[in-house]
Amino acid sequence: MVLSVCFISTRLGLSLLGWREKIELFILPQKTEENLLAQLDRWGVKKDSFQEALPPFPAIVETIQAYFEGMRVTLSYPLALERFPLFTRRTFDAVARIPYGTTLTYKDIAKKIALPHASRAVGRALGRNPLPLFIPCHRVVGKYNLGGFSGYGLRYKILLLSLELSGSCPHSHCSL
DNA sequence: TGTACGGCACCGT
DNA sequence: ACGGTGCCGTACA
Repeated sequence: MVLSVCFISTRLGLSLLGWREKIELFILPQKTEENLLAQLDRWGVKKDSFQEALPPFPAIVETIQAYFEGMRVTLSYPLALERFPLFTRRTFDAVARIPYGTTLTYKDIAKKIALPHASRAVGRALGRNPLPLFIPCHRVVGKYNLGGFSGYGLRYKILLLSLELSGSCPHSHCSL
């Protein structure tokens, strides 16, 4: 079964939602279609392995758009995470509970899943998160610094955090 | 005292 | 072996 996708135009650019039964992939907004395709490639999605379709849930597109307008929205939708190992799922689960506009450290997450010394493994797991926003890994920071966001670049993490904190994105025209 | 940096332990994939 | 880390010791000011 091919991946169904829909493109979503947001204030920060073009993003993409991918699903089969449940939501599998979300690409953060990109300024150009070319960049979006590059991100798709990063997740191993080839050109002919997806088909465009109508959004899988009512209002999901509007909710995502509202997020990038600075609205305090909640994204609770069924996510396809079965393919991940248990530790990774537990990590995702703990991260999904972090409220909008707040942050926890990698260590905090490790403690929450009862493996207080696994903070580094938490970071590694989050590096594989295919569902930013739905699993808000940008809300997980290092104890002494912001930590990483290698897939989209640290600037993007800063952008999302400032969007949630101030309700606006100060440098949205130049931050990506 | 404060802080900046290096080294190493930790832990799942 | 490799990280989106944390912590402690040491070296300066």
